[in-house]
Amino acid sequence: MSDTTTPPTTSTETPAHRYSAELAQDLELRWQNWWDEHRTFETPNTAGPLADPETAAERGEKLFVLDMFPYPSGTGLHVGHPLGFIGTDVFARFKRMTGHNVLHAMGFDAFGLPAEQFAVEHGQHPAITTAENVATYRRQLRRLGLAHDPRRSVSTTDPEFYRWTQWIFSQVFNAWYDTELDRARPIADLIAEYESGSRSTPHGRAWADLTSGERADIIDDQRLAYVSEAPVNWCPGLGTVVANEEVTADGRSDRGNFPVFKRNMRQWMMRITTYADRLIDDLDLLDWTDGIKTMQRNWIGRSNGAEVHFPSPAGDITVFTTRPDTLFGASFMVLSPEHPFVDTLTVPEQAEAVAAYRAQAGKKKDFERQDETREKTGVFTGSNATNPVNGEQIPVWIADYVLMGYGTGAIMAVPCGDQRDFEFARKFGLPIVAIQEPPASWFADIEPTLDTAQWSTAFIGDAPYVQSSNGELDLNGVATKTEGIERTNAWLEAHGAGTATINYKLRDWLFSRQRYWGEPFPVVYDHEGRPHTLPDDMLPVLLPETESFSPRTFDADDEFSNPESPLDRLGDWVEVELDLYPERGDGPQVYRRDTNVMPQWAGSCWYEMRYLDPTNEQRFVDRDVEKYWMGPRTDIRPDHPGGVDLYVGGVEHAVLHLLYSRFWHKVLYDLGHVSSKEPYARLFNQGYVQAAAYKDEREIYVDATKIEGDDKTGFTYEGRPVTREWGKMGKSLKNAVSPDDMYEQYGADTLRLYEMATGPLDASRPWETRDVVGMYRFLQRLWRTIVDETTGECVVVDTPADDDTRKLLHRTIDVVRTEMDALRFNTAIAKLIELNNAVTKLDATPREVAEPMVLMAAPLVPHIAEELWHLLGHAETITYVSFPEAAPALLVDDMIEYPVQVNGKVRGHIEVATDADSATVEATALADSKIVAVLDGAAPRKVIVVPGRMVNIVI
RNA sequence: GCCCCGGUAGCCCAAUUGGCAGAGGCAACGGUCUCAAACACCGUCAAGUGUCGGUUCGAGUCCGACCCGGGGCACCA
Repeated sequence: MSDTTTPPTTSTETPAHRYSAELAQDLELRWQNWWDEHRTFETPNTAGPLADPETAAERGEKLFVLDMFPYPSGTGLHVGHPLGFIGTDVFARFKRMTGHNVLHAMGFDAFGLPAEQFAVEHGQHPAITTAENVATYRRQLRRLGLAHDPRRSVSTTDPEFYRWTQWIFSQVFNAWYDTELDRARPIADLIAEYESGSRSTPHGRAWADLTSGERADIIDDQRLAYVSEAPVNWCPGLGTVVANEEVTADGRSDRGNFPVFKRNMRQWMMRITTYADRLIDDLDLLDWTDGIKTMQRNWIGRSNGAEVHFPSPAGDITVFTTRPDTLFGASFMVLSPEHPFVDTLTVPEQAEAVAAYRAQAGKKKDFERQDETREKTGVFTGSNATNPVNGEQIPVWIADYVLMGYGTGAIMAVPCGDQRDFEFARKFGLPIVAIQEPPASWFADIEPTLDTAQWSTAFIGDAPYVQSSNGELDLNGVATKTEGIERTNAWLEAHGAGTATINYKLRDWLFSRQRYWGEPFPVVYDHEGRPHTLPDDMLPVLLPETESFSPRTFDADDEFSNPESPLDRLGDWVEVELDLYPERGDGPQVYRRDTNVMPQWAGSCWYEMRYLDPTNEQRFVDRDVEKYWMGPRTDIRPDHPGGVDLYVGGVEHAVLHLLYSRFWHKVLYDLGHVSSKEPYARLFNQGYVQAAAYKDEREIYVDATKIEGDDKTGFTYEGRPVTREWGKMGKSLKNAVSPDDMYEQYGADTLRLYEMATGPLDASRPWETRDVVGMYRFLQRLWRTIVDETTGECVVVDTPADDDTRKLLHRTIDVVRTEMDALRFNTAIAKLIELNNAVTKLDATPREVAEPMVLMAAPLVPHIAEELWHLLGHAETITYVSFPEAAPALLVDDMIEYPVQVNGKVRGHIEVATDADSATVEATALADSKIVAVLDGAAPRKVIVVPGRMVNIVI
């Protein structure tokens, strides 16, 4: 980059006080120190350790602005990272100037796989590399002039922070879901109910008759965090298990792109599925984009339907279907090859074929089996089951398009109404019974018929039912699916053949990782292997020091390897003697610590609340403080859920972080620890900064900063031709631009302004270093309107502005206020440039324009604004000065110009008084000489006058 | 295949939500400054809005079909 740096000018040629990169650097560093020394950005709380209720009240209405906090990578920031951070900073600064007590802070999401991998690569302990990386981030972010409250900057790796992550885990562990009240409750309530007998045990035996082990099993089975032996995603290449959300559609880890295998393992799970309905339903309360809401709904995957039981030689085969109304068309069944009934149902003659098919299916991964373009395969078991609505015997097949992991692992096949079943039936010659009469229009080339042999596809849609009656249940003639489903469900329930039910795609959250760099579980196991959480006063459970922090990883394809937690190796740490239940009087016992660590997502599930009260040692956040910053804003909307007022971050966290975080928040809400139902009331997704990347003839990316040539001449790298493409800025495409280079070449204010000016905050935009100069020139002009470049003196005059300039100023104020409030900083900047361009044409800058102009620029370019504000004679920071307000009288002109159209084409212009009525406007338009000429005597058929806009004459 | 978001000047973006296509920046071109250049400054140029059709006095904006780019989901019963 440095070879394109603006060449330094000699002092004899450039005015000493021109706004140059050097000058910008100088004043920026000076103001950053000033802000720190004067604690300018410290935000008062209303209660708790950071309380200052008087200042809080003075500042005004509360506003909590939040960025998705970064993982501090080893390569430092590039200019793409801070796009959102700058946006929230501008917004937060603007809101401070319009009477708000704004909380804006920045922490670090520093636990997790990438931090650990970085440490392993550098042969350094992750605690050291993480601290270094955080320091680099803090330096780079501070240099941007972000107005964060430095007291509130936390890292998830601080023991004082993860103490509370562990505490929340304990809360989840010691909670159960009361389906009656539809909320989580403390586990103590459940025990009390069993003890009092108001709740009966699952197997009906009296609580008092159970052994302590039996009681523990009953309780442990209902905890919201539980240990389970279940199929999990084992990733040998990472040496750990990962959550469903961390597995890509093609069955690989989203981190590192290693193969992932389904294996039964004993792991921690979180019962997020109990919250599935609320996680979907409460989306309606959130001010989020439809796109993100849809992604969450899809992930949770709620579908309404019924479970139906089909009697078979192996017992009732239960299927889940969303279309119970099509039961009369169920002409065969298909089980997943892994279904437990397959062995019993397989007749001897089919045993060989079934075994061969199962072996072959077992080798395929789920994602391969889900490729819908594959031709259907399957094998008959030889047995039949009974269709409960009509008593028909229907064959039971197995096929790998039915997955054990969804629904019940078995389906009823309705080939006339389901394309997959239709294809399967055609291929294996199974019967296809029409149960709906498709409309004539559906039959493309043939006469309408119920003879499905002539159909080319299944019919999906609403149409009257036919051949759908068993005497009691008669759907024939019913025209809508809704009614068909309702009637069938009622019949099924009345006859014990099935129940209406809801199915979800969402699975419980796999919560343990076999890594080192994460929060240890606050859990020990007794001699029977039962988990116990440690009492709160024993938190945090510190991550033990060790030099052997590398996880054991395996050959990425070694499916049958087994995870080994680094913490397992620390025998002295693992074994611990504790008196967990002094009230029982059984003395200290030997326990084994849990050697898993929590996933990276744990800290980000609640970090925003620690910003609120970072030094509180009694609670994770003071109740009143949480209520003040995040409580429901029922004054805005009766059903406001509470939460952060504005949350800005990338769309890539649509499912993972945002789903987990909402889940934890709801548990905390249920247990009465927070007043908000949701963590993030408003979510805004910022775009990405993209940059040109270049590949040489070997298809390898080359350093984008060393490219020569352009569009027309072609691009070269070290003299060899390369091809250009666009991609998200980053290390892998070798197209990262460091903010440090921009600070040096232009200063932080120019960088901030450039990033905000290139487009609306939610749009991705290409980075063009050569374009940055435009914003630099604007700041130079702004500087020059107020400062004499040779003397450094303020040149602002106290004479009033002329009318035109004053009007332009107030129109600018009006627009800038609106645009900044709506996060449209690009248009606000355009208006400021326009105003400034007008002011530069004046002989001298009137103070009545200069001051509002500097105030309006302050949120965007705080350093130069502070300097100019100071030069204008103010001693205090500009941060809390009121934002200018437009005088309504100055927003309207006396006279207004109307375009006059004839048949929609502009043919002339007229000028009339702003308050002229339509008749006057019309008369003026018809009298205009140009219009008279165009009309050429023709009589207008109609004249349309849009007040304040235009006139259209129709002839 | 389905669901979002987007397509306006050479490039990045505006357009009061149906009312004169242009606010701003880059580039280009001409000029001022300079011995010359760079910086800076002044000025100029530029598209009829992805395509086709419709509604309307009037469409970038609304409706329908399609094309292109980005993202998400996908044998989910």
